[in-house]
Amino acid sequence: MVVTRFAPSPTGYLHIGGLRTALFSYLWARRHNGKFLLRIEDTDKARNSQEAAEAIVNAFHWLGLEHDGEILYQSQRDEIYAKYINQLLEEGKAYRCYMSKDELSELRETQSANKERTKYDGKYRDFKGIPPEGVAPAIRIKAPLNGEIVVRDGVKGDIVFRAEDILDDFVIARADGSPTYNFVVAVDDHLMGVTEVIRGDDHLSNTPKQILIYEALGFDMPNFHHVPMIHNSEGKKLSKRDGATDVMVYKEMGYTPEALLNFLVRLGWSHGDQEIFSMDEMRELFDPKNINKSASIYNTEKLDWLNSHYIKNTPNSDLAKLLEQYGLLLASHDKKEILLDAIKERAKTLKEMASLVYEIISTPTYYEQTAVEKALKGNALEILNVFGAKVSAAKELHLPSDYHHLMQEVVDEMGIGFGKIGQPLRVALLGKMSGPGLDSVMAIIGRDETMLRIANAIAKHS
RNA sequence: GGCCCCGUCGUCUAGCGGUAAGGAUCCAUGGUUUUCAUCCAUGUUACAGGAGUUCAAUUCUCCUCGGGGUCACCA
Repeated sequence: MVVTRFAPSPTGYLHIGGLRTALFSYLWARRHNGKFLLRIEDTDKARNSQEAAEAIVNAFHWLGLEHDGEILYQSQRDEIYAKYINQLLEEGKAYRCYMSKDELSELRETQSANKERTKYDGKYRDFKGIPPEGVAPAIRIKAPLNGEIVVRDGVKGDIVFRAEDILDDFVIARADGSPTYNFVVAVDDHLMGVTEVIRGDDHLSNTPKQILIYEALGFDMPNFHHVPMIHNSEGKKLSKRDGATDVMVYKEMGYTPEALLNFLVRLGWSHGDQEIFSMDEMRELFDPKNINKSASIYNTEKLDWLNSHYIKNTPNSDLAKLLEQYGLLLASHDKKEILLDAIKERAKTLKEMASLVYEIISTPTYYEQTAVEKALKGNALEILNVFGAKVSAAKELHLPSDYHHLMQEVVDEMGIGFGKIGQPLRVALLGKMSGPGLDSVMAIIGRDETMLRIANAIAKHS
């Protein structure tokens, strides 16, 4: 059974980088019919974990990523951690350290003054004497003084660390008894049955420490996959200050879950030349062995392309639903199909789509100056007048083709090009020079509104 | 600074000793369209540098340079 997990520390919202590792973990679990677990790393009690968890679950829900089982909160597992800490203490694999904070920082200062690596000096490692009074002890693990620790990483390969380069007897429980990060991660990953740890490669240097915990506690080692960072345009680790890193703002901006997930899955991962992946394809094809080794720069150009691709290929009934978040209730609109067909190929986002809808259904209140100058000159108003009369006189006017025929008639009868009627008509209907096909616009707004807009334009520009 | 990771078009990437170094996006141009967008076609742009190994290196090794990450009683 493949078990993966996503273990965010509660920062309030789901971050774009976090989402990608979550997606990778989710996909790998789903591909194997395994489990994708969620754990909130809220051992820092000052933060409100409940809200953070909700924000994350909301985002997952929007994206259609469902986690398995109950959410696990580290803040509620103190007794469990205490048990394992005691075990290590009893087995002599950990010990109480009575070094005060002042003494510790003093030690570090002299070490860095001597250009040495700052590390705990092991003063209480084999301490047998009487502990100093007034110092609550922290618990440290007995780390190996030499030898190698190798991280077998599914993305980066085997990475060898030398104990004397990176290790010291690091703290696994603070003076107040609370366990530290590297300790609880190892304990929880084991207890949750996690078999594949997929996380950012900023955790690579934590991994030897966690391996130590695994070994001390006699746990089986999971497989590690450290995925490279996502960088901002400055080449630095993507952070909250980089803007638009909250996954949910992509919903507001009008991106679809399919597009966002497709975009993210291709950031640092690939499957040959394939660019478009349905959710099913992702679940079928994702494999961490194809994750890149190098960091990628966050750049949303491709997201826009993907989003417009998905919009074009989304059924109108679904689009109508998606547009509800912008206050558009199109489900029962009788010209819904014509309307959505007219704009779905023109918008990069749902938000843009919504404003295109408003542009069409609203009677223009002003006309762009340059458009008026370009289009409403010569006999343009006369042409509009002729066309208006035809609209008024026509028997049946429903489909875009009905309106198109009327335009064709005017063109034929007056011996003019299509542009001669198209341009002024467009300005009359929309107040500007660009937009969807005019026949569609008129079919959507109907005969009366069409005549009204033509009359308005003529009145205003005579 | 120590340790670790990384280095192919601007960006996302394919490549896994022999390729005219491919795709996508972006950008530009042309076509389609009454307009804009879409769509189609075409085009510009990349193996960080230097030594090896080899008949042959973008692919393997080493060095340099560059970028990033991490070094807590934070997570």
